[in-house]
Amino acid sequence: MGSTPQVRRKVTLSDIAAACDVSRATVSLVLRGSPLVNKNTRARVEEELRRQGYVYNRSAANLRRRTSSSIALVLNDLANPFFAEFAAGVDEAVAAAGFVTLLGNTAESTDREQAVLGSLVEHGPGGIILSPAEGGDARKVLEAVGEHLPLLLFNRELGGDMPARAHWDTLVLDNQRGAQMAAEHLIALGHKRIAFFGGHRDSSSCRQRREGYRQAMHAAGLRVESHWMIESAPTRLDAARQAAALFAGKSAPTAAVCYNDAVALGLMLGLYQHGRRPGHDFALTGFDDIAEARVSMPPLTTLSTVPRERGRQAAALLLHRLHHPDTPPSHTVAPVKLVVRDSSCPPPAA
Amino acid sequence: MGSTPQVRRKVTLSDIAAACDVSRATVSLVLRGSPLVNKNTRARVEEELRRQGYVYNRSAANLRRRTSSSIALVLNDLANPFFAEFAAGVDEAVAAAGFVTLLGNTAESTDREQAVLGSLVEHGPGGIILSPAEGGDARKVLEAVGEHLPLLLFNRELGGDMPARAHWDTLVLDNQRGAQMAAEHLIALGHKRIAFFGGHRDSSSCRQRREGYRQAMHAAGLRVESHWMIESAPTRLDAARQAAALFAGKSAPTAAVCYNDAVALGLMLGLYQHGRRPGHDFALTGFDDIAEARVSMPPLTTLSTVPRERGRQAAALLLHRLHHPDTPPSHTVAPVKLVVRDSSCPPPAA
DNA sequence: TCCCCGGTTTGTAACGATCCAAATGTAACC
DNA sequence: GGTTACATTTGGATCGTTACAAACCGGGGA
Repeated sequence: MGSTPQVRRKVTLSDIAAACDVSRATVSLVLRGSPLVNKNTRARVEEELRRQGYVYNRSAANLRRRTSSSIALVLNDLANPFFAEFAAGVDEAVAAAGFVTLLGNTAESTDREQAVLGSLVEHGPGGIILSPAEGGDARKVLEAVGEHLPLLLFNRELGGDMPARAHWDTLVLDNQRGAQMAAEHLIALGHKRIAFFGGHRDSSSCRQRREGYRQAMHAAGLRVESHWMIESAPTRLDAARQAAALFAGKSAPTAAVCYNDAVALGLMLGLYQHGRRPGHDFALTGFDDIAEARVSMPPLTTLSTVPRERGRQAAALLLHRLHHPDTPPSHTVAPVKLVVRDSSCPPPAA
Repeated sequence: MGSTPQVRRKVTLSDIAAACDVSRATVSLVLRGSPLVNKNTRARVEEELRRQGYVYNRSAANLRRRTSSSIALVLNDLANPFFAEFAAGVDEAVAAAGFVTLLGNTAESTDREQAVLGSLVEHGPGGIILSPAEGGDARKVLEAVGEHLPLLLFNRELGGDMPARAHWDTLVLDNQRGAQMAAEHLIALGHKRIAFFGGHRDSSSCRQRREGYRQAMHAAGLRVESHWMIESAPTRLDAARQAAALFAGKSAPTAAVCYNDAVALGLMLGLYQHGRRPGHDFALTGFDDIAEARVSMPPLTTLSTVPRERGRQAAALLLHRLHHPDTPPSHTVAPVKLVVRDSSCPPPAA
């Protein structure tokens, strides 16, 4: 009745086999639910498994079967709510497929990215989902990952010059179209002088969003003043600091398309600090629709990317690749949706 | 010069040994940087390792050495910024120790917790860091984890009746002291009628925070009206919904100690919706110091828990346990720090 | 009686690494 | 020259599991 102490050594399949007086092969068949084993034997073995508190050693099985039961998830900034949601989505889908997630956070450092990839690959994941650190080099990533391990790139392109045949899949947001929609929305409200605020000049997502903004402005026959393009780190703090720059020159803008939500929230704070009231005398939009966008003051008009769903999608794409290693690389662009809230108001004088 | 194609099969230590005309054992020694091998042999082998693009198979090594190179991290809500930061801290320390992180998100479901633990344990982690789902049962957790796998419980106690000898370590925040500090701060500002707002009645952290609040009130000789204790889900949305309840009866409070930051931010929103201005005619405090607390309107007075540092600490505690399996369980209470910002103002009539 | 058959079971050799005791080669010593 | 000491190298056996081909077994048909 009492549980067997089993002080140190782990219980293995051999222990069970010995106790039931059957071969290891039979126990293995039971574990995998094979229809070959006799009903009685199965019952006897299963009872013994419970009794001894056996736990399956999947690494050993993977070694023998030359399979994998994990996928690696490498993120440039796990602490960012956008990626945290994304990770939750990945894990959800990965777990549902019977895999486990190996996590690695690079904190936006390409050195750590190299190290993390190297370390994770040694654990034999079936594939890798990577949101690259800024300024990474395609060649180095490929070197760490190898030519044959399925790789899904999320969110960013890889920098550096491309190797001859890039074998990876990609999943990116429709940055350009999204920023374009935001700008069109502000234009429709009557704004004429619209800034593009925040983000790093050379990040690929920022470039794409700027481009979308430009297209919308151009299509509406509106001019873009160079001092309406304001760079900042993609953080609230730096964004708040840069707010003043908007009103430095003459012909100050009445609205801004912000690089992302963090920047937009920072800008809001900066506006308040300069005595302006976002959503009343200045309109702005974000990008990402993080949880706080809904409850900021005022609630933020933004582009919803549904990061959790993107995580599920990324996992699905990678799992698909695991089963079809030889189909040509796929490149998915996930649509984004404009969510209108109170931060985008008409221009004051309109 | 060109890289060897190596179309399918992975390169193993045997391949290298064959190519260098040495034994597998020697290659193994090289890989582990043993001082036994001759300088020339080492160079020859290392060159070949590079040439063939060898990657170490850590699972195989772990099998043979009966070691582990991973730790499992199981969280009740990865999408919550608090836990995302925590996870980043864990991963940082875990990676620095040469381990990888196996991630599992339970989304606050005890069923998924069981499944996730079961699945992760099969991959042979060296230990587990678990932030339990609400309403979990100690017995079931122990059943999934086993009696001998190092386990560190973070943030919450386990429900259900305790097994005879609980072998796990714990790391919790000083919830009681924190809430007490918040209440004392409000009292010092001159508030007499202070509510405790939000959180689930029966969650252990909420109980502890309520207790801290009570102690402070009692120590100051202040009464606690029962309708000042308002329950809510620990989310912004539900908190905003419950805001009205504060002013339902007579003797409405002039301040509130909130269960956590999410609840506090929700309450702020609710206050605005009822025409009140938090930080001017109503004071409130949060708990956690999430990133947005600093930039809310007004910036939130709260208790800083430094979740990333807690993550590092959790990893350190678990790694310590790995090296000292037989020392008695440790129970760590992490201090919290009051961060005063603008949301805590004096009472209006004072 | 013998043979064949489906339903079960099993022995043995892997998977890719490490451990360990023993073997090798070389230089140094008496 | 023979012995010892030291530096290197190596052949298995092994970790816990699975694949595979072969063996077993009881019964039905010839």
